[in-house]
Amino acid sequence: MPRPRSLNPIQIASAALAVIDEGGLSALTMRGVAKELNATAMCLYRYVADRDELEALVVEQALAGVDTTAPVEGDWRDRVAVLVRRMRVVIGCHPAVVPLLPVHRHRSPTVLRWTESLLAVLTEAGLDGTRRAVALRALLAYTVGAIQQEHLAPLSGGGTTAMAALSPAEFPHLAATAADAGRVDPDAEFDGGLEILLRGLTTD
Amino acid sequence: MPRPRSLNPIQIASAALAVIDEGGLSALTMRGVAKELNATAMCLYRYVADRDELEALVVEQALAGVDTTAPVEGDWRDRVAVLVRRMRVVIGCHPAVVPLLPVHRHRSPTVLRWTESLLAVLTEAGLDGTRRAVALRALLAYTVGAIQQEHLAPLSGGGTTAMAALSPAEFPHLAATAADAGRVDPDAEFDGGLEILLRGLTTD
DNA sequence: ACCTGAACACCGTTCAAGT
DNA sequence: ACCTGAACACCGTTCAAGT
Repeated sequence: MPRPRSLNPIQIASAALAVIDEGGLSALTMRGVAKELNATAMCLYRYVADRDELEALVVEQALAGVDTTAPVEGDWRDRVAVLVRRMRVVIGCHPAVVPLLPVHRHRSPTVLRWTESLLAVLTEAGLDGTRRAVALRALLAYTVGAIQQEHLAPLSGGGTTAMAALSPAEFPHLAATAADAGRVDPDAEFDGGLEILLRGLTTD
Repeated sequence: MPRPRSLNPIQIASAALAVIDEGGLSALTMRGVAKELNATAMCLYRYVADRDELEALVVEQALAGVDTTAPVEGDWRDRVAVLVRRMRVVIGCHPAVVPLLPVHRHRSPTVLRWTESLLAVLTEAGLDGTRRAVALRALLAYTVGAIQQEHLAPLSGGGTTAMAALSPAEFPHLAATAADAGRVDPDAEFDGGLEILLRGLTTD
């Protein structure tokens, strides 16, 4: 007689996200997630093949709230910016997931839908073929790189302070820039870089 | 009577880089590096505080070969591109180090010197203050993001092939772009994105 | 059919003991 | 002063045993 399953993938994904949000990436272990579910570690293997699949589940769960529909108002640059900012805001709610992003984003349905919308806007803007592919990859590289940088090396964090303390004799520009950087807030930094990229993305 | 040390930090960094180059990131363990040196794991703690410091050592060792002097020929955009490409080429020789890069780059003397040169070029180009800081951060975000993307999700790798196999009904642009992307080589992709960014980086 | 407990082969790290 | 072996508290994962 088939015994009913006591869990489902959504419960596991939610529990895993709760664990990583609460205790950071190092808290994300099979045993830790199982405990959150009042189950044993081995029981999880009925639902995921291995730790890798658990991580992919967490990434998708963290990103699930992103509105992936293409904006219709504004010029194409604004519409790209809106999509990119939506992704950044949601990831900002789950900073511990950031290191998992580059590794697992390709398997996330949310990322796929979001990318499809991004490409729709780029296509309407007049891009196609190789140029559209390169533009997409540049936008992805900047988005993931900037989000990562923001959480692993924030402008206003210890890294920049350490930089500002560098010998001004050996690193004059670095010392000066660290001081300037301390006055830029994360939103302005992200949007500023995105603006540079979009300005360079010509369609003629 | 002081017993002479049997190792030094450079030997440890070299051994650790050899281990990671050979066996990938998962092979980088205290025991694994010790074995490469014919020593015990605990002995390493005489030279590094913990695993984190060992990782920082590996990153610096991998990057040590980067020529960090600012180029003098060409316009400022070309000079920035030369610096960025130098970093990418050296990292390309140690792909397993890529995941460690975002976490440890701030502690690398090579990265600091390289950044100082990058800032020197941006300053000569007429950038300063907040705009220079934002430009630097955008270049860093793109560089690290694109290198990471290249090694974790190469255009010509499995990810793109999987994307190309997506339902063309649900993901029409994604399917088309995946096909286009397969025809772009990694150098052209990286340089193409960098070119977009530099074009948008105006100095007026 | 699903869940469990014990076990295996690893980790990083501590600490008392050797030379 | 430096290195070592044993030990501790973890990992992910396998597998036979329970219900």
